[in-house]
Amino acid sequence: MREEDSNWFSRWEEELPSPDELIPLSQSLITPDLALAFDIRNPNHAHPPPSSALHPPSQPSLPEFDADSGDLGSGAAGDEPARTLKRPRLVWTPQLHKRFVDAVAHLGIKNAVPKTIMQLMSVDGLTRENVASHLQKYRLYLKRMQGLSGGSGGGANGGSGGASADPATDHLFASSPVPPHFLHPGRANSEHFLPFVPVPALQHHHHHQQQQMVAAAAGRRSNQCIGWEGRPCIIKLPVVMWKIWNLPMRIVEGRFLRCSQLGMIDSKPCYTCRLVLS
DNA sequence: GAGCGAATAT
DNA sequence: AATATTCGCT
Repeated sequence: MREEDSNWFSRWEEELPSPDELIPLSQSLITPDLALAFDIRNPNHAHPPPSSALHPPSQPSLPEFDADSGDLGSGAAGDEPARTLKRPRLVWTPQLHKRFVDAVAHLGIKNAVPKTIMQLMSVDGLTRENVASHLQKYRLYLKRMQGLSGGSGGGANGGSGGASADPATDHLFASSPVPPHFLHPGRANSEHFLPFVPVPALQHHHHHQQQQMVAAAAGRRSNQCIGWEGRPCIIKLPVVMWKIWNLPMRIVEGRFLRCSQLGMIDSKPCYTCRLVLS
């Protein structure tokens, strides 16, 4: 039996994509150069992200870092005090927020604290402070939502017609559906939430989500991962992940895995595409 | 000291 | 309004 174990593991390991094949899902908030210059630590610095991280194919291009901002003491900017420079304000794009919500959902309210969320999100350059600040606001948002949803079944956002519970304020938060158990603290044990976000007939300009759902369904049939936002579903496994999922220690931190490979080990839903592979 | 969360600052 | 920073507390 043990031999079989080590055998499947070896084969599994061989099937890992090579670094060149990888398209990290993490949005790169800072270029490696910049990170180095700014002395920004990398939570799991197993390997620095391949350069492919720098040209996300169809990913909304995040903040561009104009290193050339001339005002930095014109000319001397090169090797001088990188420490004195301030990193640009983080912009929480809907994509980034979605990842945040996903992470919180997977962690459960209990474990959803800034550090853990940050690790699970696994976004380069994202700091605990970034997450903490966002989390603070998100909690306030949830509270407000609880008050408004009252006895209703839990439609987080009204959608068509306008008068959604949230005024023009919560644009960002409204962009990602709120997992039901966020709003009902005393309901069920939310150790893990398995399935998929409801979002029944919500047909806004959220074509992406819908297409993704459709594609996910298709993928479920063929038992194949359809990825996330049109990109291959390859995830970088942070430490918390294998802790939470009770994965073997050998599944190394910082390793890139296909969700199908996770499926081989434990039939947990893929964090990225929500597909359960078994 | 690390990390969380509320308060406060920009 | 959105994000960052500070601050008191465990």
